[in-house]
Order: sequence, then structure tokens, then C-alpha cells
Amino acid sequence: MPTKTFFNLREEKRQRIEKALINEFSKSSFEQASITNIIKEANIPRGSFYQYFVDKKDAIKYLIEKFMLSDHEKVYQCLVETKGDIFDAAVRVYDYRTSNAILNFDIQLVKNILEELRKNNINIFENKDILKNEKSLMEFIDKDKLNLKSDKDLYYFMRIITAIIRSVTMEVLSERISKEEGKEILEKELEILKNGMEK
Amino acid sequence: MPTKTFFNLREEKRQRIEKALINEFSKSSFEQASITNIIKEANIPRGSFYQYFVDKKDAIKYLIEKFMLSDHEKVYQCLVETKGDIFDAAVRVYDYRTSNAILNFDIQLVKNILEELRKNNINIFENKDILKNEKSLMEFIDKDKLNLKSDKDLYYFMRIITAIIRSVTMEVLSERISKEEGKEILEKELEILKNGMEK
DNA sequence: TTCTAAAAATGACATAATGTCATAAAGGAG
DNA sequence: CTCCTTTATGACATTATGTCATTTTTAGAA
Repeated sequence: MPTKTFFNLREEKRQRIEKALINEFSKSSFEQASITNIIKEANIPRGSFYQYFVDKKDAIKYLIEKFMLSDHEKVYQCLVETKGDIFDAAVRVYDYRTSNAILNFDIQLVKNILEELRKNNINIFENKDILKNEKSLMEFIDKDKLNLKSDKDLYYFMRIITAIIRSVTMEVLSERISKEEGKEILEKELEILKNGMEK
Repeated sequence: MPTKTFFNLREEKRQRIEKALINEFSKSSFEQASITNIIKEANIPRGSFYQYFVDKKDAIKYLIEKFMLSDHEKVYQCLVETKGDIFDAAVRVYDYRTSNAILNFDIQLVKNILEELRKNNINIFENKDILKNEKSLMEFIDKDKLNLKSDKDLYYFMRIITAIIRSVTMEVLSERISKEEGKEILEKELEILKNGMEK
């Protein structure tokens, strides 16, 4: 993560850098993003960048953390709005993640960030590291509607939901399928999850 | 994909290059892998590399295609061995993907390749582009055991299975959980899939 | 206000990697 | 043997990264 120095920066400067990071990581994938571009746009000397971040990875991690915090907040919101109905919430989360304006995040940036998350195998749905202080989302799920045989079943179930939302979201973001197709797929998959597949 | 020139290379030379690719992409992630190392180990001049591959991405794509072919073959084998029982086959696929020797592929290489696959959102379970001539795996699934309401249901179901195998496999390969934990999780998830979650 | 030590800023530079290109060598058809 | 296409080669231009010695700023003690 970024250094103490970075967080001590005065608001204006930190935001300028943040904006440059967002811009560069939106325009280019992680591999192609260039530190030189970032410092040029943020108008800071090269040395400063390395005073704030260990390297490029460290810089994108900062954005990832911000993204995950806002994403988690949004997922929580979806659960509240659906009164804990995990199936309905899943569709809402999908809608939000494939919407054009994910809070302040550009769609391309989100795509690039999600790619990084995947690569590092970070689970957005429940990341203990970053969201230590947040209550687990599971608490907000209406368990009465679910066929839970044991306590851990909810955990496994969440894993499945997470995996299928992620899978279809990425396909939409990489434009292999349309938003509408993705939604249809997700809804059908949720249907299967509701009813089970064993005869 | 690699150039015609590359495939025209005499066996010995192509294998030398292939070996160097495997070695470098095993040792380092895609980003950190260095073309300089590859050509040094393969003992070919710099210009030749660019005669064979467009860039680094093109080179790893070659390995990915090889991997996917052998992976597909293996998945098919799992289905045959389980007489089309998709649930049992899923566990076998998991076992194979988390085993130390995935054919000729080093485990670290597999991990790096899977990361690339994910980034490019390629679905291992059924990739039409590469496996045009292979019959779809779906044909080998015993549909009698499944609660299918429509033809497309099998497709959606396969998607779910694919997503959960992939998710848990990546967690094992990135050493967040052990192989045994992964297997237990997968089996519980499959159980949920069998029975459904709606009360 | 002045002094001082720690923190932050700076940009030139060493290092290293990528991709290009002009030229040389090899291969093969006639 | 000759001509033409394909392949091989490595020097080089370009570009990027990360380091570091030095300067500047800041904050707090005297």
C-alpha cells in the first residue's frame, strides 16, 4: 500500500495524483499503464512517485482498495434494498457492476481493476483484510428463505453466488456478451441454484 | 498466435524455444517474464523472437493453447471415467487441476497461465475458438441424472460448475487454502447445487 | 524568532527492457 | 547456377523503471 507520506499529502495534491492514476489505469491495462504518464499528468517529479508508492502495483492497489470499499458498500445496499433476499440482491449487484457509472469509477477502470483483483484472487464479496471493521454481509441475508442444513452452508452458498456474478460480469465487461444477455444468464443460473439440479 | 515461421521451425529448435518459454513463464508472472531471458535460454537472437511472436503476449498464448488442449482432453477423460456424472467429474477435474503434475506443465506455470486465461476471460470448460473440431463436452454428460427443464439449462448449469471449479482452484493454486480445504469446499458447493437453496 | 532534525521533494542518471530494421544467409524452384 | 522468397541476425533507437545524492520544507524545541 501507499506510504505514510502519500496519505500525509495535502488534499489537493493527493487528489491530483489520484486523478492521474484513475486516468492512466482507465486508459491502459495494468501492464501497459506507464508511470511516466502518471507523473506527467499529476505534475509531480519522478522521485516523488517512488516516495509515495513502491511501484506500479502499489499504485493500483490504492485504487483497488478504494473500489472495494465502495463496492462493498453498494453490495450491502443491495441486500438492504431487497430485504436480505440474496437472489434479488445478486441481480442488483450485477446491474450495478455492469452499469456505466460505478460511483466515481469509469467502467474501463473497473474492468482493469477487476482483472487485477482476479489475478490476485481477491474476493470482492467478502474481503476480510480490507473490511475488517465492516460487519460481514452474511448477517444481512434473510436466512429464512434459504434451505440451510448447517451454518457453513450459507458460506458455501455465498461462494457460489459470488463466483457466478463475477463470471458473468467479466464477460459483459470484456464485451463478449451484452448486458442483457448477461442478465438473462445470471437469472437462469440463479433459478438453477434455487431449485437444484439433481433429479 | 505464433507465426507460420515458428511452426515451420525444425523440431529441435521449436522445442528449445518452447522449453525456454515454459521455464520463463514458470519462474515469473506474465508481467515479470523477460523476453531477454527467453532468447538467452533458447539461444536465439533477439530478432528471431520477433520473427516468431508478435510480442510476449503472443508467446504465452502459444502455451495457453497447448495447455487448453491438454486440459480439455483431461476434462473429457474425467467425464468418460465417471460415465457422464457431472458432479463426480467436477471433483476429478478439480483434483487434476490442483495436482502437482498437470501433464507436462509445471504447477507454477499452470497458475500463471490460468491467471492469463482469467484476465482474458477465456472459459476453459468450453472454448469454441480453439476446440472447433472437438465435440462439445456437454454431449458426454449423462442428462438423465439431471433436472433439466429446457435444453439451455444444461448450458447454464455447466457455467455454474465451471465458475465454482475455477474459483476454488485458483484459491488453491494461490495457496490461500490447501488442496484438502478446496476439495471440501467444492464438494459442499456441489451438494448445494444438487439440492437447490430455495425453501 | 531562530535553530535543528526529521520528513518530503527533486530530477539527473544508471540500468534494463522492448521492438525495429537493414543486411546477411539459407533454401528451393526452374 | 540464378533468382526470388523465406529466415536469421544483432546493433540500435526508444522508452521505461527505479535509485540516490542533494535540496527544500516543515514542525517543534529552545
